[in-house]
Amino acid sequence: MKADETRRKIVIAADHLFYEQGFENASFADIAQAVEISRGNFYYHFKTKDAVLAAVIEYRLDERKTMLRLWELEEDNPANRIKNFINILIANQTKIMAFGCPVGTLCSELAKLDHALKPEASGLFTLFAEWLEQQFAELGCGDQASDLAMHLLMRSQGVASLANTFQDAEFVRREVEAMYKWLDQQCPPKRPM
Amino acid sequence: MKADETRRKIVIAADHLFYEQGFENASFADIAQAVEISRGNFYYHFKTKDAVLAAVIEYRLDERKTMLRLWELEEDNPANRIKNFINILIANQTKIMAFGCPVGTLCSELAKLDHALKPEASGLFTLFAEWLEQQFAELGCGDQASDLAMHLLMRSQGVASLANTFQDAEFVRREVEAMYKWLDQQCPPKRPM
DNA sequence: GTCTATATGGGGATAGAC
DNA sequence: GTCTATCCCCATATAGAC
Repeated sequence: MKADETRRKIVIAADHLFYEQGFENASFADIAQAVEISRGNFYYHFKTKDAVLAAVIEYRLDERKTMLRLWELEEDNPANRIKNFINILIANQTKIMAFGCPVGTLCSELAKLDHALKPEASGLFTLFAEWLEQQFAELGCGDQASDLAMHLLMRSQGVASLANTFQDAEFVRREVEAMYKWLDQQCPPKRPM
Repeated sequence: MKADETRRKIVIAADHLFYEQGFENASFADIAQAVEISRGNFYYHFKTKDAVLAAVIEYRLDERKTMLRLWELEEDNPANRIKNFINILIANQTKIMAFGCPVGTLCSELAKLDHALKPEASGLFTLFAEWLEQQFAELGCGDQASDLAMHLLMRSQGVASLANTFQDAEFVRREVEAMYKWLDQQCPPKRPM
């Protein structure tokens, strides 16, 4: 069906525009232009802007879930899986320096708008928090797994925020290095082999 | 002069509204209503919205500078001065959980708007970074002072971001505690007295 | 310095032809 | 399913009376 394809194109374009320009600032006209359809046609696929936002959040959730599954398949050492997470800051450095963290900046914007979909956006953070907690648990961190997960998520957010402000690649590199080091110090393996 | 007073009221109202609703989302009508003047009168004091933003940034800079000076006057131990900084997360906890960090969220929004005043807003971060660097230098951290300042600023941002998302006071308390502990481990005093 | 009235533009959203 | 045309609201901004 053609409608599904157009709808998907809209979601992907909106995903980019909401990230790079912010939800409020990105207009229907911008999205329609990016997808090369008319504004009128737009409303056949989405009745309201909030409906687009809901679809974008769902899309982002799916994408992140797929990524995390992939990491689990490719790497059975939980410490290395966590390193994959930390490494997002390097892999996406250019975009992060330009636009910040896609999850953090969306949550922040929706909080100020007092938007009904804020909890849905927060779900993106919860996804990472729970996944990290699982990895720390597998590392044998027991009770601390949840706190460690939140701590790492916090550092990732802080680095993204200052990377965006100061555009300092060396700072990012240094902090990623520090996170690796911190990770090595958590829950050292009981029986080294 | 009456004009100065009205202007000041406008800046203070805009400061609050830009923080709580975001720069774009807060309208002239909102500010005018808060100050109890007409929208028309507004333009006697500020020609454009960007002019209001510039005034708000300057006002915030002045406020922060005054606060930092006060901390220097009240406390001559640099470690305790740094603790004052960390403690902002507790002192302003309610507002931070509701609206995030006023500096970080403004910088983030202006980055997405590709706004001409983004560098001015970043100056708020620079103020804190340089002040913290000075404190770490006085602590005797030498070469590391700058990196330690950025690291602490990063953690403060990360905590504010997740506090806003998850509204978890216990998380904030835990992370503040961790920052205190981290601080104690940096540049231990050479001659304990 | 403050007001009311108004211009202007953009954004979300709808109606109806094709 | 896609289009053009249009409506309506709200925001920035201006003009001019008081």
